[in-house]
Amino acid sequence: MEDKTTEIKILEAATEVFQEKGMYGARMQEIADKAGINKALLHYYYRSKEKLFETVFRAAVSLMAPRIKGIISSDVPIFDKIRKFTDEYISFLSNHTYLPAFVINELNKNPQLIQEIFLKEIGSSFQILRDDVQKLADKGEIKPVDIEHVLVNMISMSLFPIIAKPLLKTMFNKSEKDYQIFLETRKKLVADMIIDSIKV
Amino acid sequence: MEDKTTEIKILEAATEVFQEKGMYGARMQEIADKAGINKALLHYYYRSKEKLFETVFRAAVSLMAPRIKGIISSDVPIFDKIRKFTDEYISFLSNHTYLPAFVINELNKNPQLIQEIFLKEIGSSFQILRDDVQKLADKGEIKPVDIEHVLVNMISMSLFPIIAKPLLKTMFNKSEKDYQIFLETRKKLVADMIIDSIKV
DNA sequence: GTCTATACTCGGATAGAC
DNA sequence: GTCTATCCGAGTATAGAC
Repeated sequence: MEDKTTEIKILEAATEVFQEKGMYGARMQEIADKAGINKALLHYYYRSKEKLFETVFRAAVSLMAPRIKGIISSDVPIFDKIRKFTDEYISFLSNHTYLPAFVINELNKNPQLIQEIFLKEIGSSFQILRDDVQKLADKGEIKPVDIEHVLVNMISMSLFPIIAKPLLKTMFNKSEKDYQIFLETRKKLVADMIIDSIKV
Repeated sequence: MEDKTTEIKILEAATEVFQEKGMYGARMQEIADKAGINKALLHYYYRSKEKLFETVFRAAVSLMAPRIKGIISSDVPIFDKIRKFTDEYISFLSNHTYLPAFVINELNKNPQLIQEIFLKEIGSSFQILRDDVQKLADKGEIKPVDIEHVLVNMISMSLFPIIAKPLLKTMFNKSEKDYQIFLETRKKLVADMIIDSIKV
């Protein structure tokens, strides 16, 4: 971390600590230590713990948001979008396993902030999706489904096995490699279930 | 709460507050107020906040385990078991909303303890279910499905909307009452999806 | 067993020198 | 910009009277 500005060093250290400990578990002292500076500097650059957290969190969400937007607004058939979504979403989460638990924890402790960030980043995508599905249903190309349930189903089945990985690994007696295969299998399985539930 | 012993009053108050605020958001003062006693008494009976929480937590898990066991080992057709499961599971979680988030949080911090509690409480149920499904598949009454995926699907779709409630409420622009209806609707919807995915 | 009063600890925030 | 030293509130925990 030697060449970077203090501001960047702090941000990187904070990202690590917040990801590991969450907003409330994280200690300003630990962040300062990891960045190789002292507590006072944290406040000099970011004013408060809350502001620092917000900066870190926005950056993390911004990683996923454009990919979701890209898939939803892409010009391909709805079934392809669904396959693409489960595929990319599960892949992304597999490589950022800390994120879901992180979001869920913070959601309970600081709902306002998390909601605001999410709505800003992906709220519009949801509206686009809702309209698309409505049009397809009107044309009779899919069932007249409730998009809210469909979306919740798709996200649920993709996300939960990532969050509950430690528990499920033990319960199903799987090795790390086996669990990766299990997740890989789910990409198609989840997409198939969703598609089955909306196709005419 | 007048007639109960102080110990019970504390436990009930703590359950309410923990459900609402979670382990970290909960304040001992609030629990004391709700129980109609003072903070010192909390420590007299439960030594520390952590011990109090653990007591509440174990009680909650123990509440659900026998019901799951009961459903799985009951002598009714598999489709009825599935309907009964989604129904009771979603109802239970709606009344213990803090539980999933806590479990997930602890899974990251203290995987051993949580896994041990879960395996002890519901591990055997899973084996029973696995055997049942195998037999039915052999008899050709259901598809030869992978029980692990089916189980994960069922739990995912029931549990996620509880965890993500604050976010989904905002995103879907629903009132508390509307969200309850949304969850109520899911009981049948999830069961239908699971049944569709395994019926011949 | 139950209370009041208070001690103690942790951790975020700030003042002020350099 | 960076540091040391310090403040101060929040919240858990305990002492001791009744």
